[in-house]
Amino acid sequence: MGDEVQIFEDYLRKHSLHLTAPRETVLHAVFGTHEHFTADDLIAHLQRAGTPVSKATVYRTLSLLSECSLLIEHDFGQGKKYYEHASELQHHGHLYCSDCGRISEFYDPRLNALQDKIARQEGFEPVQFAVKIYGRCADCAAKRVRRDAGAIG
Amino acid sequence: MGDEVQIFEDYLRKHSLHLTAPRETVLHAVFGTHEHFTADDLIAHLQRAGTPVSKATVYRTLSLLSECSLLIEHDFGQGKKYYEHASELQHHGHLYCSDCGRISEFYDPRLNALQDKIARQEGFEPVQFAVKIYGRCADCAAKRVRRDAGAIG
DNA sequence: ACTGAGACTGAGACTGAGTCTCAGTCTGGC
DNA sequence: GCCAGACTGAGACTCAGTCTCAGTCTCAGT
Ligand SMILES: [Zn+2]
Ligand SMILES: [Zn+2]
Ligand SMILES: [Zn+2]
Ligand SMILES: [Zn+2]
Repeated sequence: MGDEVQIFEDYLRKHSLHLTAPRETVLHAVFGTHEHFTADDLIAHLQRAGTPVSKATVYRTLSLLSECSLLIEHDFGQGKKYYEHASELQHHGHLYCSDCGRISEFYDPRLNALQDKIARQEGFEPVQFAVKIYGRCADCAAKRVRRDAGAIG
Repeated sequence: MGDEVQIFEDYLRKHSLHLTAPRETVLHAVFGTHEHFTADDLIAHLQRAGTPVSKATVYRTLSLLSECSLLIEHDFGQGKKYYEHASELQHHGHLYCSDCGRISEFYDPRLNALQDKIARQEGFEPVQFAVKIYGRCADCAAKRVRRDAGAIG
């Protein structure tokens, strides 16, 4: 967590920006979790924690953190962005459960190697890979089996 | 194209719905292209073609077409959905150029096999794979090289 | 043909994520 | 202290997408 503060401060300084109190509040909240979260989650969390920061400032700070590569944005087709620490295992893939919305992760270096190779074959210069597998998590799959069995029996 | 009409009609009949004129207009426009398009693209296209269909009906019809698996939705983090024919090569991946927004495709069966294996290892029941590679297309990469060279020279 | 249930439509109100504006405040260098 | 310019929160705004509703159409049953 010290690292992130350092990197953020450096980035701000380089752009003649300041590490103000609201930005620090957001920074701590962001790096105090290891989940995938949305801007709204964060705003609500700060509200509950008694350290509210305005929507505009939260969005502005999230943008700054993405710009300096401390955060990565993800989109699961819900019309809102999810954020996660860029320092977590790089270029991992996501399993998104369409039934309950749970997000889990996996990492397989072969997948990344393959993507890199494919992109370059097409003359494409890859910056970020995003592998998302939509379907049903183990729990929800089990629930379905039970429900379907009940419907038949 | 006849196939799609047939499938759609079957789906509608099964749900006591009708293939009305507006739905047919949308159907023809959708299967008259092979691009990735947004709802707004489609609405504008129908407008220009002199066969306008209301926003609500376009969205409703796109939902129906997705439900009966004639269309697939994609999200590239632009806050809007892109659609494409499900009949195009299944489970292909996308290369999205962050500079110009161009979308191109690739297909590699190894990628799909790997994803399926990974998902099942996690007890996850995959329904759809979505591999997106963000970066710069060949043209934009070349443009950058030229521009950067100019800046230095 | 007539009728009623219920499907269909377009206009436009609404929602919700995210952006922008602006007036007032804070910061840091002089 | 003074000033340029960065920062903030409130709330207006945008834009994709959804919902509502009153009026229309369809079709099976008569
Ligand atoms: Zn689940
Ligand atoms: Zn993740
Ligand atoms: Zn490009
Ligand atoms: Zn495609």
